Amino acid sequence: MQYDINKFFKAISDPNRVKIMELLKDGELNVSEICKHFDMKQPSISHHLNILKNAEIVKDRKVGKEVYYYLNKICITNCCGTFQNRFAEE
Amino acid sequence: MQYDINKFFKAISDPNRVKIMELLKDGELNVSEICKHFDMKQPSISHHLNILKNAEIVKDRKVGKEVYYYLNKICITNCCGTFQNRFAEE
DNA sequence: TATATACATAGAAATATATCTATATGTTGC
DNA sequence: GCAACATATAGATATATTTCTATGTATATA
Repeated sequence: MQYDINKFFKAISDPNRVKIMELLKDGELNVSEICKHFDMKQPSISHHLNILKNAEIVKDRKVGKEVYYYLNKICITNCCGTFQNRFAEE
Repeated sequence: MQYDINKFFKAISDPNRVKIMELLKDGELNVSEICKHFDMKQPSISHHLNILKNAEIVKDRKVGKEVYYYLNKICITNCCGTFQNRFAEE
C-alpha cells in the first residue's frame, strides 16, 4: 500500500490529533470515549477523526450505534520510515 | 538535544518546505539558489526557511552577502524515529 | 561614500483550518 | 413506529497560515 505522505504530515501537524493517536495507542475507543479527554465539542472530534481516517492513520468499525476507531500502526511506521530514509546519510 | 516534535511536524506539513528540504539533501544552498526552484517571491521563501530553522530542521551560515542553508539531518532522524517508536508495537 | 546585491522583516490581503451550533442519519429498545 | 442515543454533516465564524508588496539591514564594490 502506498500512503500519501503529505496528507500524513498534515494530519499529525495538529497536537489534538496526535493526542487522539496517543489515546488509541493501546486499543480502540469509540467517539464518546475519545471526547471525554477533550474540551472540544463532539463535531470537532469527528472532524479530527475524519482527517486521521483520510490519511489512513486510523481505521474504524461500527458496532451498533457506536463507531470504534483504532490506529493503523503500519501507516505510521511506513510514513515516518519513508521520510526518514529520504534524508538519511547514505 | 531535544527537538520540539510538534514544531517539527508543523514545519514539514507544508509541501513547499519539504521541497526545500529535498533541495538541501545533497548539500547547502543559498537563498537565491533555493528561490530559482519556486514560483514564490523571495520573502515567502525566507518565511519558509525561517520556519524550518525554528524547528531546527535546517541551519544556516553567512558567507559575505549570502546565507547558506543546510539540513540538520540528525533532527529529521531523531523526530521521525521518536514518533515512530511512540506508536510501534512492543 | 554611493550604489548594487542578498536577504530579512513588517504589515496587508488571500486562503486554509479549527471550532462552534444546528441538524441529519443510523441504530436500539420500547 | 417513536423516542433516545451515538455519530456525522452543513454551514457560520474565529483563528492561523501563506503569500504578497514595500522597505530595512548588512555586505561588497566602484
